[in-house]
Amino acid sequence: MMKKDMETKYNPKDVEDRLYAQWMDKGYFHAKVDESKTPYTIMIPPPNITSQLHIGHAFEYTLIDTLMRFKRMQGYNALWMPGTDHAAIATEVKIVEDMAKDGLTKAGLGREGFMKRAWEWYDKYGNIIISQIQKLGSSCDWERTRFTMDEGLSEAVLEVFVRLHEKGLIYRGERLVNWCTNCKTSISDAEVEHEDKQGGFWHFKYPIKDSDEFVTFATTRPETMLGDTAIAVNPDDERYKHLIGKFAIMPIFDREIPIVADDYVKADFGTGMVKITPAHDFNDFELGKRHNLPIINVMNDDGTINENGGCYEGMDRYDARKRIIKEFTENGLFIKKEEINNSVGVHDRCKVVVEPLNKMQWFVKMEGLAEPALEAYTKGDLNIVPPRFGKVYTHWLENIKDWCISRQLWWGHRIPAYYCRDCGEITVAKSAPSACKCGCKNLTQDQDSLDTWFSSALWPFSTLGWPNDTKELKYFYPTNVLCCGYEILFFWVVRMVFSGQEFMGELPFKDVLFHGIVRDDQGRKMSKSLGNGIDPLVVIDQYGADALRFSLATGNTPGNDLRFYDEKVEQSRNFLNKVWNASRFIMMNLDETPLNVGLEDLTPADKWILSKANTLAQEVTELLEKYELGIAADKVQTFMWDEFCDWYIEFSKPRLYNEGDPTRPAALWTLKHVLAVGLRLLHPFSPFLTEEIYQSFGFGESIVISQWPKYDETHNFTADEGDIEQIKEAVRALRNLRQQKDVPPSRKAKTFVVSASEDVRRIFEGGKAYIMALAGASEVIVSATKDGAPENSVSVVVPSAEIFMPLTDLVDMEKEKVRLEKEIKKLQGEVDRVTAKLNNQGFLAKAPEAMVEEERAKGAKYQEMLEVVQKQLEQIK
RNA sequence: GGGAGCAUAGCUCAGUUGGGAGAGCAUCCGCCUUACAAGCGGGAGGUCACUGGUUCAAGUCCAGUUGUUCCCACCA
Repeated sequence: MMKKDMETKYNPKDVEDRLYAQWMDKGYFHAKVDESKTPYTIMIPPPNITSQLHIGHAFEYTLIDTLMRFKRMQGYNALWMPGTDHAAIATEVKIVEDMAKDGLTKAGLGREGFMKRAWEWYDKYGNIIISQIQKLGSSCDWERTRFTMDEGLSEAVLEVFVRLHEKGLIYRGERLVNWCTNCKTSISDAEVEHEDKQGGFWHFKYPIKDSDEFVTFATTRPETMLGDTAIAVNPDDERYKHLIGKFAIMPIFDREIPIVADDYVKADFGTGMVKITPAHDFNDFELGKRHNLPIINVMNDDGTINENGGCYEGMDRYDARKRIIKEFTENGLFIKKEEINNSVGVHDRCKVVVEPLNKMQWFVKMEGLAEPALEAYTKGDLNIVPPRFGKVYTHWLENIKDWCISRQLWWGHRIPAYYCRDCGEITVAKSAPSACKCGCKNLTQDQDSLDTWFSSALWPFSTLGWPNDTKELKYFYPTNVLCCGYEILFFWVVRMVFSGQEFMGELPFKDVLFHGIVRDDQGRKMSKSLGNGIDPLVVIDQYGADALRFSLATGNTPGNDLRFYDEKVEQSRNFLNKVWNASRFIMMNLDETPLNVGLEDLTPADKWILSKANTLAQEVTELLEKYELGIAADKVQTFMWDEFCDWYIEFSKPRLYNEGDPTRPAALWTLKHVLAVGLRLLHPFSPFLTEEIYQSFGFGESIVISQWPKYDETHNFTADEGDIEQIKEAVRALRNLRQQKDVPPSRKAKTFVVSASEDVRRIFEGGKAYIMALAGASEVIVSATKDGAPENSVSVVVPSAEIFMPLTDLVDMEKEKVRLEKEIKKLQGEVDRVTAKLNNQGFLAKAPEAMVEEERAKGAKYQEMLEVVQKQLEQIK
């Protein structure tokens, strides 16, 4: 706890774990169903159980936690649902690697043995990331932690599969799918990444049967020639019309393949002739269907050539490629090789080139599911922040293809389809049927499991108990906002939307808040291969969780990438330390006596900061509602540091140091009050420090459950703020003068404020003590005329006043001339700008009246100041 | 091929509905002023990528150009 003799540096290590344990102990993060309160719900994007916390997680959880804490303080029943994802492929790969260390393989262990091992992995690593999320201060309801392969969530998966199947929205079919020869599983379109690669473009020719002519074509994948079953040309291509219907001869096997006409072929591209391999190319597959071409699959699951490849059988696809080129070269059928930049599909997990293979797989039919999801956005029910991602969302849905959901993996939800060995009937059911329709009991379950996103698509309602009709589901669904990285828009957001619509009849969330990627200090993506990753735990160890969080929340705008560098965290740490010290200062000046202070006891300075804090509360609230976390955090920082610490605390010192000052209690009250407001506004961003201070002051049991500051009209003194601003301006001008004259603050000087305005004199009468304390005045005399001012003094001009300080014995008149000339130039610039505006008839006619008035007032002010400074310059001359 | 983002001080970035260009870091000068040197005070530094348009008024809105990053896409 903070004490009066406490260190001048805030030490997060003394605080964070203790407070987090306390919060957990008190159950502040646990949200119970309570009809008297409005729920506010966010589902965590469940991290993979293979993951260590990385800086991207820290960023995401900072954003979410800020929203959660803000809403909790506003009085909502705030639920942040936490959990983890089984991450099918990613985890299975890790487990297989781990098994290999013990000399074990999947085949050796068998399915059951493997699953046992996988669950051991989960037990061992599944909770690591959770404890890391806690280190960040995340206010998740840990009593509700879920895992995508929990019993309940698995039931949801089965339920969804069965229902979609019944509706005909899940079907099994032989299709060309993206096949990863490394992971030996099919993957969805969304998991294919396109990489531009420099590669060969080989030109070949096949002889034409009963002719001296040849067909010539080019390919980037010569090995697929083994599966060629046609040559295609454009039907309108005059060059080749005579060939349509004839046969070419694929020389390796002397296979006769037809020359067909199809619009797919562009006459003006390449030779205008295309080799057709239905088994290994998506376009060729479609073309093949149109022309009833045979499908000859020449590749094994591991990317080697199969028995259909003749003498190439057993060779890796790339070795076969080389050998085929060699063979064609020898036969004189190879024409040339070009180098081209080609876009190739790779598996996003392992980056190995994906092969289209013809496979029996399960698919979700997207037609019918996509439309409502699209409509939700176009009708405005789904709000995407920032809006530009709405275009990405609609474009994806408008061009969506069926979703391949079966994976040749064991770690995941096994497909609930049962095959009859007798009649071949497929039964889809939540649990194994006792018998097939045909009466036999010889059933086997599908060997495949589901895409990991199939289960995470259900996350917003499966975590709340669906398909059971729980009170949690009723109360917390739909959630309020989904906050995740834009890179999983297709994988996750879209699929949650249509799943929620289909099974809950309601969108899973109203708002989607996308964030960007955290990059390194040079703007590069963080990656293992570059070794430029940042471990948030190391940063926390060095600077504290609050500093990390604050630095991630500031200087960023929704959806934009964020650059991470130590100096920024350091700056945040420094700011938080500033708050710590300001609190220490206030604490030091407090004593046991209760502060019996009313608004009527406040001085102009008190009202000024109180009013500023009041406005700030409103601004920060509005910004957080708009998900403008960066600006909100910045406003809090500017207020706490620049206004509260640098000005108000300094204003308060003369009053605090004078025990007899009747306004001393008012200053103390204001300090405490404004600190309490500032702390609460800062709390969502930096929970630990704010809680530590809050409790030390005895502001309440915990800041976590304190009330969010609200705008209070009785604290609105914006009309009077100008008085203090005038004092500030005078102080700044005098400090500037001293600096230029090289007069140290320790050298006090009698100061004269001259103003013809009674109002202004009143302001300065009230601000005497501040000018003495902050601008090195030994005494401040306010008068209507210059009469009392000493002869040899220099002066600064502020609006409606001239301030004299006798520093002349040190003043170099030449330098003074330069200073005044510079000042005149500056003021003249202002006057010119305003004059130009006011001479513009269009401006006078069309600008709002208030704007014109404002400009007139400014013009008069600057004109007056300009004249005074000009007079000063003349006197020197 | 289609779409999007970005381009503002030396660096990293803000700039909310159009109305006198901001912050942090770095830099220069002066301060250990009893909350804080992780600090205080004072400076310097910008044709807001370019061109045109709308407007009384453009960093902000519109069109185009250049550079750059990313996403999507079946060009053999």
